[in-house]
Amino acid sequence: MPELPEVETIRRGLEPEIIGRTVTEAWSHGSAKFTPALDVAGAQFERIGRRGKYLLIGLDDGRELVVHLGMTGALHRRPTSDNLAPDPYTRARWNLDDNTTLVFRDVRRFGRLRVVPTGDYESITTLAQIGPEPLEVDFTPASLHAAMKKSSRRVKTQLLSQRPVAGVGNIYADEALWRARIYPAQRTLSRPEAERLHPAIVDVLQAGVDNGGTTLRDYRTVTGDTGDHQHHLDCYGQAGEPCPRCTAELVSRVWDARTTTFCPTCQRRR
DNA sequence: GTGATAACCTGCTCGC
DNA sequence: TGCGAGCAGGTTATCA
Repeated sequence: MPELPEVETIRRGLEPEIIGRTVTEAWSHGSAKFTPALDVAGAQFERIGRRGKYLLIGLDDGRELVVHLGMTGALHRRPTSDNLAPDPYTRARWNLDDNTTLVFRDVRRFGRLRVVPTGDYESITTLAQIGPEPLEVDFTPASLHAAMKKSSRRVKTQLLSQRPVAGVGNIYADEALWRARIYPAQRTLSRPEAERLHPAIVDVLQAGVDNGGTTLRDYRTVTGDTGDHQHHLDCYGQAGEPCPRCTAELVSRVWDARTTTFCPTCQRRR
């Protein structure tokens, strides 16, 4: 599922492909989650940024196309003239003025599109309340510690909420908590734990970006390639395997409706 | 305001 | 072989 590294990889791949291009025609699936695609017709793509897992495509008319890839969303470009068999999982298409088409494909339809005035995210709650970017200087152990103190929910659940830090999903949350040796279900985070968790989050996300993201099933880059980070996971999805650090068996539990893999020896409940 | 949970959605896996 | 149940999970809505 696309988390920060996957979305950043897509952003980097898309940037040289679509900037400066004008949308000559737009089509969308009938669901309200995708019909905002139609509002982009006639606009020009000026820039493409990212906040957490959200792609922010700036338009030349003072608006932004906000794209969330959900679990199975992907963006790719192909020649408009391609006579390919209809793809039932295409949710939006934008024909561009260079005779290419930008395609938003999303099998499970967990993705969504919005068009908003630039920088006005009030109508997108998660984006409006999103925490600092983990790879920028305003994300610090102190900011992480302070954000975690605002809630008594489980540490991992808080990470997934996007409020303490942007862009962390199930894969990188499990990896970061494993690296920091923190029990995922504990409801408080001490300052020393924040000092460990902060670099763990930064490191796993940076490694994910460096490896082009994690492909478990659906994720593809703009060019259709798979990521490589799935070969570098220590913990996520490894239940039953030995912990790479202590060789104890990694276990899987469901908390707050999310499967979590952790090491019961390295990540002890305190 | 906060926390917990259901719903959305579809492909895949597993058991019968 | 075919069928049905359960699972995966990011975000939003709803309820307590």
